[in-house]
Amino acid sequence: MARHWLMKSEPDEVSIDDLAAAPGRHLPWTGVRNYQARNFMRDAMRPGDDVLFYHSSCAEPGIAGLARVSGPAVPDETQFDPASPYHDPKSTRDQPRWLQVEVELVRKTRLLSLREMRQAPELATMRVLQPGNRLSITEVDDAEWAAVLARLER
DNA sequence: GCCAACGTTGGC
DNA sequence: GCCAACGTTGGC
Repeated sequence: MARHWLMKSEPDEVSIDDLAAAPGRHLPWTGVRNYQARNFMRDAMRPGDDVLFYHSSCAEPGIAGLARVSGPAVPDETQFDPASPYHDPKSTRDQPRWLQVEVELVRKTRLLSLREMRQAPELATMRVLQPGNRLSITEVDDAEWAAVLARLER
């Protein structure tokens, strides 16, 4: 039984259209530099899990598409690259600190805006909507997943 | 650009 | 282990 997740991405870096345009419509999910989010990828995420692709830090934040985890957690290559903004000098190949998974597009959806999400009582329990939440990967339970899909049809 | 909330770092 | 200082996130 696949779990469900919400994953934030800044569309200036990787948007739902970037995912759609990628070869094979999949991309490595690099740049996670938060231990809680990393641990989700390492311990709980599995290929086949469902993903809500969320645009953050942009003019219209919200859910922009559906995706799927398509590869296991492996070391994030950007941590070893001194030229990358995600370079981590404290990380070594022997003991990599940061992980990535692969994410593939299922389909682009209409934008379910953060504003609409906040107004939807059936979505009120979503972790991403809790005050002060900044976590870039959050769990979505079965009821929340179904409620998001239903609302996307409106 | 502002700023509240949160996570990380590092001195002690 | 505490906690102040600092850096980051992300909506507005």
